[in-house]
Amino acid sequence: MPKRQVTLDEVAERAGVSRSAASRVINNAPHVSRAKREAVQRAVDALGYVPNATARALATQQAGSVVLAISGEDPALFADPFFAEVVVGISSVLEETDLELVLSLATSRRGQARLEQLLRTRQADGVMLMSLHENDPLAALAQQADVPVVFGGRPRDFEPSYYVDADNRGGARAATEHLIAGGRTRIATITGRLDEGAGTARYQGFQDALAIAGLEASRVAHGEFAEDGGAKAMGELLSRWPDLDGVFVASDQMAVGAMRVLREAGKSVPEDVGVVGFNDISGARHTVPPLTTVHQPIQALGREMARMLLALLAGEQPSPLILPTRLVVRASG
Amino acid sequence: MPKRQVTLDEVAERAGVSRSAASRVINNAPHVSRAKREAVQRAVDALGYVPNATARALATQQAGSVVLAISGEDPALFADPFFAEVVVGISSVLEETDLELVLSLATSRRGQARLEQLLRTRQADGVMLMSLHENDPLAALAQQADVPVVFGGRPRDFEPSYYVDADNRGGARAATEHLIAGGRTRIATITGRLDEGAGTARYQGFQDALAIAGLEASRVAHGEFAEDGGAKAMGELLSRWPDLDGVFVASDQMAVGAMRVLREAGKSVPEDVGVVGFNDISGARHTVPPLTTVHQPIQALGREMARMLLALLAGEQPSPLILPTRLVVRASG
DNA sequence: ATGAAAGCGCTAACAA
DNA sequence: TTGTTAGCGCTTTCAT
Repeated sequence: MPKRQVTLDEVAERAGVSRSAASRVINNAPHVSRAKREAVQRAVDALGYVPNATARALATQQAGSVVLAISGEDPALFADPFFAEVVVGISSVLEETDLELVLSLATSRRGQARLEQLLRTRQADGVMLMSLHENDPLAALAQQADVPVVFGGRPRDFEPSYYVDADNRGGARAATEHLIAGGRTRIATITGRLDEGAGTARYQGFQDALAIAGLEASRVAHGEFAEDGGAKAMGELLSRWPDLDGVFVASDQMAVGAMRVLREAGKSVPEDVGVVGFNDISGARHTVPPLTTVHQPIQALGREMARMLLALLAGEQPSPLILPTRLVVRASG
Repeated sequence: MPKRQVTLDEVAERAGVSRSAASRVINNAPHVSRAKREAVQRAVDALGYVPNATARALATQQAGSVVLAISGEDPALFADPFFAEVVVGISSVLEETDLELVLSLATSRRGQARLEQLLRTRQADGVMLMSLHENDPLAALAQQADVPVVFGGRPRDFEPSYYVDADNRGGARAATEHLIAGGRTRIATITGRLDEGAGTARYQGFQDALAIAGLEASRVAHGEFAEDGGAKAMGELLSRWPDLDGVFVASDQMAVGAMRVLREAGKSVPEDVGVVGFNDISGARHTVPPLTTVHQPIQALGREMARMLLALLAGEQPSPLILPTRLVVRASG
């Protein structure tokens, strides 16, 4: 059934040259006469030859692929549109190369084990790792793996050699400063997961801004990243500090929930309470009122991760990258 | 630098057995004595042996991977959270196997060419293909490829042997019938792209419902899938049929735009005009008013695609699958 | 510039 | 139940 594939030998024979000559032509290496070169070329076209990537990988000891690994206990994590965008970015630069993109959602124990193997056996030429949580076993593995690893985002508990991250802290600070600039003084925050780099960075940014302004940064509630988490956290905030007049929410999803609770509590946004989110999800411009939020260049994040990995594969030593975020002012804050 | 990997030979030597015996143990094939089996096992553990997937692939002629290919001219297409969900589904079943998932966004000419190669050279054991548009060259290739191909969604212009699709037509019909049940009689639709299977199926479902009810189905505007497309289409609809009292919109994204225009035109939803969308995106429950829409089981779609491919790889001949959709009634319609 | 030959690490047919 | 042997298709010295 497997229509036998055209091999290099067949090409060589047809072209009347040795296999090594043919091989040289295919990889356009030097030391082949013009005449042979063309003969081989013709044979390739005639036969429809396509090199067998597996055989090549075995011979060269290069897999010809890189993997994007998303760690985390919940498989559904990847459903966050965030990753889709990252993938688009990565994919756009990989498309210029001959590398395949392998996607590894290392979520179950089994998945983790596979990723582990992969790291140890060079089954991929490089790895992009995202969304590690605290004490993720993958971190150690990645560090001592003998393939290049690029981190997307910084893990909370250590600083990898190669990473690209968004300026979460700066973005959060800008968001909070915007609230302050609006004359608000009793500002709260709903944080994201604090066992992740992004979550803590945003929390720090919030603190930075308040510290600089000499305001109190004690109004804090911890939310899970989803909408209901935001709603719940807003409820807590409101019951402890009924007079708050601004809130920086670490994700737009949570901000949506928070605004709902605010509305239900009879507070109007932004008159009574200003709200600023983070991420600039597509829905942010259609909440009522439209959500002021922090935009991060997600596709660029993916692109830069891929570029960095490519640089590493080329033997270079790229510097870590922090991509700027940008405050998008809409009506809510 | 490449820490030389542990080979099967080393394991065999250490265990004091032949390489083939070792191989048999690894693949737990029969014809090995208990004693040897254990010896090999010990050696494997001691040495930390992990088989080289590439070599194995070359020897067995099985790639050990399947690809998810998304066709389309726009790379950003994949940014639609829809795909992320599909990936989660696929990934969850693949995680139980030893297959890797290769992601191929065949968007540029170059990307298409690579996918083509891949199909021709069995560099993957199977392919899942999504979002083909009309006259997509990939269709032909996929059909005659010598690897199993499962389609996600049905292309408009032909019926593949193996596919899993959501019941777009039935969902659209249910949506429209809901509008009818609300007593509306001048119902319009904003279609999606009609060169895709999903777009036409939804349009047909709309027509089905009106035909059965004996209502006129002439109020039609074509939109692109994004929000602005929906807004523009709604504008057209309103200018041609100012008295319309209901509209089925082929995607939630477009529905958001449509509702905006409706509001701007002074029409209230759902009092003056009922609106029903499609997809049940996460934002749908937070539009004002909350959007009535059709939910499709996206993760399940991914799961079933993967399962079907697995079945194919196992030599079975699975039947095509159509997954049910479900109307989610909220306030807008 | 050219070709012969020796692998890359594994599997599988065959003989013992 | 064993081990020997011949590949899988390509790259890459190393002579010529």
